[in-house]
Amino acid sequence: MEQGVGSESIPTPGSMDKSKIFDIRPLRCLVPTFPSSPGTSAFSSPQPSPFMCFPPTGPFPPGVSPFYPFLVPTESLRSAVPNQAGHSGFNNAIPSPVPLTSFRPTSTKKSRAANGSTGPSRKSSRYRTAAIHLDVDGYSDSQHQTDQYLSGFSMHVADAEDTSSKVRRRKGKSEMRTRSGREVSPGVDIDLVANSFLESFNLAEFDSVRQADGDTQSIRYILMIFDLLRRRITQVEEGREAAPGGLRRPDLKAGAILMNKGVRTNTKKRIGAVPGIEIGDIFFFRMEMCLVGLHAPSMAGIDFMSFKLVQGEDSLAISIVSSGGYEDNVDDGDVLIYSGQGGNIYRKDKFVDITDQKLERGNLALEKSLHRGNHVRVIRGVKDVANPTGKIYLYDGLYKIQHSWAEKGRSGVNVFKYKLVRVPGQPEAFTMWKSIQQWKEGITSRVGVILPDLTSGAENLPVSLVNDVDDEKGPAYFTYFPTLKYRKPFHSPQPSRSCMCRGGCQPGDLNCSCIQKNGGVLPYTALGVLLIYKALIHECGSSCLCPPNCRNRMSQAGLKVRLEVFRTKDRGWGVRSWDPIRAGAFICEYAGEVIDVSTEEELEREREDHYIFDATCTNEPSDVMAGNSIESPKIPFPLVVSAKKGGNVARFMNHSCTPNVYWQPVLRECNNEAYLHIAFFAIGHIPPMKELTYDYGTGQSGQAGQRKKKCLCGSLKCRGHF
DNA sequence: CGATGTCAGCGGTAT
DNA sequence: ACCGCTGACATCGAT
Repeated sequence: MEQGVGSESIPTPGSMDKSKIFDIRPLRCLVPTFPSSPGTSAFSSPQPSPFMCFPPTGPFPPGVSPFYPFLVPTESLRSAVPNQAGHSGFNNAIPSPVPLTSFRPTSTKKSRAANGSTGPSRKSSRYRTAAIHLDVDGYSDSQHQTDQYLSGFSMHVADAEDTSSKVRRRKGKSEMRTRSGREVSPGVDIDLVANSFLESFNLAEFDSVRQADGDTQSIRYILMIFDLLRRRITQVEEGREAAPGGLRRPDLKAGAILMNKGVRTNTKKRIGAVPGIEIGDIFFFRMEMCLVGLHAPSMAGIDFMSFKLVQGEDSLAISIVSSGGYEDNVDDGDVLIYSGQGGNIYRKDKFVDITDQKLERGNLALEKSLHRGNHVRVIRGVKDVANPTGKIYLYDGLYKIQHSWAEKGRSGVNVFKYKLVRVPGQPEAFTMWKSIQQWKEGITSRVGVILPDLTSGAENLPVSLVNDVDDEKGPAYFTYFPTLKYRKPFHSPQPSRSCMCRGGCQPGDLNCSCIQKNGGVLPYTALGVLLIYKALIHECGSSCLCPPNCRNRMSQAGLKVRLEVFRTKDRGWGVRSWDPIRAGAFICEYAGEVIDVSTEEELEREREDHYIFDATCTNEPSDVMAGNSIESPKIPFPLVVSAKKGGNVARFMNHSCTPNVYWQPVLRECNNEAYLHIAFFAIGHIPPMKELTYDYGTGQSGQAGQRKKKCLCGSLKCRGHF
């Protein structure tokens, strides 16, 4: 949409005769009447209408039943903005509602006919429960081997609502043909791959929470499974030769599978905060927001719910996704001008033309919400610097709709506009994102910067030292160097084979010796995201012929995100990122000097320092990854690193019992020399300015109970010490 | 390189 | 059946 119209110039109500621009149809698109709210409505009709909308506080004329459509469970109100009751206007005692489509737990999908919806249809048969035996051996040997490796032990998915039947039926239509109409080799069935993949997770635990409210833990878990599955599908598609390009939307595929398995939460639509989701949380796919119940439509920008009233029906807006496509001229990050939906004409699913938007669906719901004054969740789409083709969705909390109007867009068609203003008192999110952009562009400077770059240029990106908490001027002196220092490498008994991939190691190339070492799989995606959690990653070494930017040299390529070392309130210095970090993304390695500790006493003495990394500590994957840990952690060499005299950012990373970062041993070999490194990867998506933490582990068994440090991570699952 | 176009997809709403 | 502020990739035209 063109911007020339000037979104800021909000016309005074009534300045335009809007009755002319609406497609007034008798039943569905009634023009609402707002009898007692002069000046607030841009949409009023002189005629009385059978469909009335009233201010939240009433009064309600005789014969009209007000409604209270969202029976929000009390626990979900806790996490809402302070004073929520004061903001929402639903204080009247109101009879129970008849929700039309709002409450649809998974289990009632198949009995929708009883819910006032249509009778049994083709769609309902789609959801018919089908007990299908999962044929784990139904695929080729090499695939099987890979899956054995990746999924390890077996845990059958309890849910009988399997996707296979559905997908098989659809196959003739979409899956067997590519866009160009070519036949696709049916060699690898994504659904079988997905099934065997999911079997390695304890999905049974979702039976208990699937229809209930979400919480931080289940949402972390769902998002992690989604991303692992998505990456897994990408990987399988990349390796297959017959279909160049392969499956075009692994995100949709992964999302659909999890939706059908019930690996989702917050399935009830609700106004206001969503349990388990915090303001500032980031998402990389629309599907992720569907799965956790933040925003249900997979594409549409407006989520709303409809209700049956005594006469007629009503709707309210719940959440919107502002993709920045209509980037408005509003400088204030707490204000959003949002364009209505519709006005696109399709023929055979193809966009052909635009026309006037109509006051229906989401537009009508937004209009209703303007008058109801209910909270609307806002998700801001922002550009992903790391992936130019991708987008990041930032949950920016609750807004209220302040004004609405219509304006002439391109080709003179009418477009609805809504002005939303952020509810005050919520933590910063989008405004913080904007500030960070300004710091990076040098427009404004970060408050409290002690050193703009504590690496003195040793890294390819600066790492700031910041303190906006107290007077501490910086950590004790140390030398910054970006990688691990070996006095002498470990000795491998057999000489290691180097790879010959001059153009860089490519997925599916089974001749590549480095891929062979990784079990036939390239451990990273094209975007440098770790595919799967494994005990040991084999990266290319110095004698490999591939270039430094080879995909299999992820941990050697230096920092990818803009980090800062900052003063925490009570835990000394910590690390956080200005950039959003994707799940599985490489963050940095643990630099320092590899030290020789021949005796336990020596190790104990070294341990007195805060800057010891002991890779022989149990590297138990955090509970969110449980089920996906295949082998017990296996370090090929006992590696102890001291970062006391020197090291990199990683030496400032604090411990947490619910970490967002985990470490991963990475081996780089060269003939008979082996270099073991410690690489840090993101467990889930990490929003900007969230502290990066990893689990320091429990130490060796012999030392349990000794000299433990008190843990201040504040997590609900805190062990109390580490 | 950015902007625009193409197209298969999905969950959801409505018929 | 219809709809949409997807998302990955192709293509085009301006630097």
